[in-house]
Amino acid sequence: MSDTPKSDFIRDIITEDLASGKHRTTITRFPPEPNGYLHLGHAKSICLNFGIAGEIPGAKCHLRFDDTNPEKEETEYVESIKEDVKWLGFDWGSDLYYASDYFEFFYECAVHLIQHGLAYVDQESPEEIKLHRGNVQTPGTPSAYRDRTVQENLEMFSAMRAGKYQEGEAVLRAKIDLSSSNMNMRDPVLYRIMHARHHHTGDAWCIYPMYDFAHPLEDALEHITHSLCTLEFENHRPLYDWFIEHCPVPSKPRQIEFARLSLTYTIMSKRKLLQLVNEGHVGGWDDPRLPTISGIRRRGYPSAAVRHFCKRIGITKYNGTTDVALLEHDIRDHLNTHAPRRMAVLDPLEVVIENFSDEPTARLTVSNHPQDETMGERCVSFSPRIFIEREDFQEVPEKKFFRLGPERYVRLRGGPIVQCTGLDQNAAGEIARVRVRLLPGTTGKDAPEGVVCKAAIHWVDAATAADAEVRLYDRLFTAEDPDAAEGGFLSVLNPNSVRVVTAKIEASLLNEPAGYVCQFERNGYFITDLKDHVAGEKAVFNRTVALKDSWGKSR
RNA sequence: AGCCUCAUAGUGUAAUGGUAACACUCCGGAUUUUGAUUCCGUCAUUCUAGGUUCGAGUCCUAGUGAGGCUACCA
Repeated sequence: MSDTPKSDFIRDIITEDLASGKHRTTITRFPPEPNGYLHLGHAKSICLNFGIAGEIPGAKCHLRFDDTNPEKEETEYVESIKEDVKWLGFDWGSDLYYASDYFEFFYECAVHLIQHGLAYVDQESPEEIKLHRGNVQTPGTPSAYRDRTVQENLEMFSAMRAGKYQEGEAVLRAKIDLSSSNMNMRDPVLYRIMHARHHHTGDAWCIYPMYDFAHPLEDALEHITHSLCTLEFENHRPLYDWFIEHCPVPSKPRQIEFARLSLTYTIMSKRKLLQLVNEGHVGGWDDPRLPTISGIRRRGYPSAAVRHFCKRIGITKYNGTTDVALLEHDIRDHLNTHAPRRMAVLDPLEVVIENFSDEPTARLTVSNHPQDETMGERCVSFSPRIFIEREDFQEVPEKKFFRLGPERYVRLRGGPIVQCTGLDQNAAGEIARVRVRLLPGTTGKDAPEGVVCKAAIHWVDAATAADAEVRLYDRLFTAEDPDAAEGGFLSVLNPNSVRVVTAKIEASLLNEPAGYVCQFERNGYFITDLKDHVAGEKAVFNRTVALKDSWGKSR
């Protein structure tokens, strides 16, 4: 995986600004509103902003909580966001800020605008304001309060702050252009009244600034050079620039927009994720089926792979949908080289080795990784009774099936070749047990002359195998674009998105710490669940991503 | 409808105005003590139509298609 920074149109602009001397350094920012958990879409923005800061000497990236709406924001979200940014591998150092710490500055800027005749207190109702704003075809009409005197506006705005009005009775509006083709310029609201407790400022304020007003001021105050945001803010940029121009700010940041991430089979809308959580369709914000950072972390996605993915999809203004296969490839690619191999059987079929006494050793040395010898080896116990995967045996082998069947030979991974000598059925006529004989001396050796052995299967020793709960997670949604589903995205929830099985695993895995990721050979990548794992008692595994052909293809 | 933005393989991205490249997916093949990995191979008249130019994916115009905006959310 190359870590060479990939250029994009934003990095090009930054490079130019540095070369031309417009800026001596570069400061970006990641400004989430703490009203939910971060998801992969945020990861793209985090990798962009912090990534740029890491590539340029002296540059940095601020983490700023854009907390200007007390009704939606909670401290729980603040903490989860910090944790998620850290997990993604980024460090804001001492540059942690809250927009709510700037409330006094925003207020001063508002007063400044009023004094220059560029803002007024409007006492129209929300409905009246909406009506008088007009629409894309017809210009707006002035509010009856648009031409108050500066003095009157100053007094009323002060009264707003002092709590003399109820919610909805008055707002502060910028006086810009009611006939602009850009609706954002039709006298946008700057301040609204909210008698609500703020997670960070408590009851200090009852008027709160709107995003459009606050954001450029926050950026300017922090000397952000490049304010990167998503495409839907494109036609807010003239307003952003208007505030920068008309307020007493210490610097002039530039807003640049890029396309947000959307993935196939994935819901990325915070509102919808919140609904999935609130209505109990998933176990919480960190449910492994969710594209939240905490969800994919719990699912075992390595953060390095997520970073690589973000780099690979690039930054453009094109509004496309990325195939989730690109993400899954990066996860597999990283795990393939980093995850040690272990054996486990998800659907056990008992195998009895009839001539076991011919095998001199009851312990086998097995490599932890087929390509990376630095990962070492481990001992696995071996006894006359083992389990293999039920699907690794076919009584009547189909075409191109190379594993076990009557009379057939197959290698036990890391061990000897065995030949099927018979099978026992239960009362229902199902295969209950397979009998084999092993070929002595074939451990670590090629098949003897005349023995056709084209496959190696995984297995666990019945004498020492432990039971573990394994949750197999599939996609949460069946439709490629859940957002476009008829009947809403909930109508395409996959009822089989989680399956729980009790698997037979190598006993040593029981003691691995939570968060341990390994590959169950031929079964995909597994993580000991970060939340439900109890060391030494019951190992709870999640399946991260499938190995390509054994699982991924069939979906 | 008005304004803004975007348009390169199935998907995501590259390409100082000069041979359209990379990755993923799919499909085929080779190797393999994981049907994994690894390796090789197939897949595009750069949305359309004009124009500028010796030369256009790139610049201009129009059209088409997609996204955004008409919150006291961000």
